[in-house]
Amino acid sequence: MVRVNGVNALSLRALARAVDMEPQSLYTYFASKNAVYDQLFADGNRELLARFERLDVSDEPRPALRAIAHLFVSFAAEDQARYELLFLRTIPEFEPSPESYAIAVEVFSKGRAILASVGLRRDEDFDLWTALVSGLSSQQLANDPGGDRYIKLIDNSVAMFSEHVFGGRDS
Amino acid sequence: MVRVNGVNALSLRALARAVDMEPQSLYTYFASKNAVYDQLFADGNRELLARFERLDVSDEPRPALRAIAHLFVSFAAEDQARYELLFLRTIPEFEPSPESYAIAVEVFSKGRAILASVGLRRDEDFDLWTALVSGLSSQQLANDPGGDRYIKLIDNSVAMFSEHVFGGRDS
DNA sequence: GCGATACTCCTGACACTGTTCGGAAAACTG
DNA sequence: CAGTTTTCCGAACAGTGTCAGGAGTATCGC
Repeated sequence: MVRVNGVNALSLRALARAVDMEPQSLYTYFASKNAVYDQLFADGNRELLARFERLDVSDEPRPALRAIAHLFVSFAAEDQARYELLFLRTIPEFEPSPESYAIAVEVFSKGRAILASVGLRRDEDFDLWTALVSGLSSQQLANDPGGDRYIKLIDNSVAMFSEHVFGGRDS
Repeated sequence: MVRVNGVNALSLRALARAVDMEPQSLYTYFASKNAVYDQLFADGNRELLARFERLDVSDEPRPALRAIAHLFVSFAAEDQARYELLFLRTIPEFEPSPESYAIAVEVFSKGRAILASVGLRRDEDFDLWTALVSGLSSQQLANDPGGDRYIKLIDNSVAMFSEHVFGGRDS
């Protein structure tokens, strides 16, 4: 339902109708509507974490960065609702529970560790990297959903970033 | 009210109370709640446009890009609610009216024109630029609101971007 | 197999939201 | 002063998330 109608359009009454229940009965399984979001938030982060772990990172920095960037932007582009839930504050009243947030932190750490393994260790470089990749993702979703206008820029972006932090122009 | 409590927390009843009115009376001035958002959306874009026009752009590409980036990120950082309203879809049910959207397009064109004036004319370069600057803005707001963790990266980012599109390392 | 316990679900209701209708004042205009 | 327009409100509607209390049902210990 969230994927089809958007994160914010989720209604507990509609959800209950879909599973042939009265709205109040959902409270047996979820403490609140935010708990539903929290579940989706946790699931999304687990999925992203799994993909990061499945990724076998090249020793070469540039191919590695390309792979990571593609992984992330694809993850964002394939499910707008999920991306909004995980990374934008589309539901302002929602804040993840400590348990779910812990998974998000794990994702963050994993990404950070991968980048460190290819030689990217400075805080500012990492921040610049996340800004760049998240910028590409959100612009892709905002200005060309379903298309590839910004996805096509990924390799170019990685080249730019690599030139800057590693120097040289090869690969 | 929006600035204090967030875009989404705006309630017409609370707004009415604040101006000593009954909620229904607001409908004399605004056709709907979205019309209120639309007003804020238009105002924000007008403000941003004004700042762009006030900016006297250097002939040198790099200082010009630095100025633009600082302008935009500052604009974002100084009012989170406004930024969300203009650039993120925090209010999913809100869509700007054609008149207000026209102002947003004007802002976009102005930015595009400025970049063209310093030699940046390729579509992909412009898209990469917007991705980079919007990425810095949203990361700043999301991860360090009120701080300057990503603002400090602007000059560095512009250097990286300039190296890439213009080549060379000076300035 | 039976009694106690835990779980599942629903009825009813509360407080809140944005919004529409119809009418009453108030302000402005000729 | 008469007529028209603007401003405002009372009542009400459909929708939301959520809580309290009570049935019915499954599960567990003996």
